[in-house]
Amino acid sequence: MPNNQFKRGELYSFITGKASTALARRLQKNFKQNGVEITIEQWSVLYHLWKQDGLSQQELCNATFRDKPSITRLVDNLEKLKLVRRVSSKEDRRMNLIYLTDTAKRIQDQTMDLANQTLNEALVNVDPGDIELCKSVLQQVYDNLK
Amino acid sequence: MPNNQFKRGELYSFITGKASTALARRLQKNFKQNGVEITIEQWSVLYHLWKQDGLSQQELCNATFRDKPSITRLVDNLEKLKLVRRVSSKEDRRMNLIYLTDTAKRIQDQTMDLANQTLNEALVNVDPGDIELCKSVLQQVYDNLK
DNA sequence: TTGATTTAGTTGCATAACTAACAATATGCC
DNA sequence: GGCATATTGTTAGTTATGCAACTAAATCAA
Repeated sequence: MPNNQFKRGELYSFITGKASTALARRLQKNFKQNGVEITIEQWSVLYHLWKQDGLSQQELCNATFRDKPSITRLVDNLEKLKLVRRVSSKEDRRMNLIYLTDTAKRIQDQTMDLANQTLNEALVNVDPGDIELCKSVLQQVYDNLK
Repeated sequence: MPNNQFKRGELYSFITGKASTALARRLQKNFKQNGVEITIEQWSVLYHLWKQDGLSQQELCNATFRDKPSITRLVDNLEKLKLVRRVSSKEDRRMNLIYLTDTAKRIQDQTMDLANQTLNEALVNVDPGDIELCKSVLQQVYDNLK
């Protein structure tokens, strides 16, 4: 019998990640109420481009833990919204480099503030040390499976 | 400045829940490799019906933290797969009571074993006490937002 | 009993995820 | 150079989620 044998009833909440779903939903709502008309998935892509502009789609896959078709379509939609543009790389013509538009640059601060506020709402009454420990457990779970 | 002010860089992994995504993906893969042809979302509905058969769709909404359209469609697909059937309630004709078929009952043990194995893989080298603490943090996050 | 309100479930529309198959380009070996 | 292989990105098909609008049935109040 393995050390961490789980009781059956405990499986579900771990697997579904209802906390992260609730957090995502709340952030989406806060975006909407403040007139930010993007999805949190789109925001999560922009997030990495704000840190470093001109990433390839493959690099966005790695950064966001998504597969290639997912990134293709997120970039499609971001391009429709005129928040990014694809620039074919000169060194390797298979690659698209993704660049932020000025519009996207303008919403960075506002959306990051909203995200921080949302996270603060989520973490009311939670001990900072416990949060760190929780994060390290989730990281370990991720490492065990990847 | 709130007590739990997060550094920006820490937002992302918390919000996206990459650990639960990875766990869901691994469970789906384990199902497939063992010839279980259902999605983990469908499994998560069956999970509650195995505990108690004949729940209404609204009760399934509450149990799985999904909205009504999501449950409508999951039950649609489970019905197509002949794993459940809708039975209109005699006391309240608005309600559908969802009952397992024999086929669904037959895959309970196998899928629960696969789920337990998957979770054990995920939790290698994680201290059981830390898991409990992690779960309570996630629960608190959920409660703060709901 | 009638009429307003609530509750259970469905449908339509948009976005997003995974799988599999595919096209185009780059790389590496002979 | 030329061919096999790997890499980058796209497309198609299925499933799932969220929101808004809707129908039908039940409840409650006048």
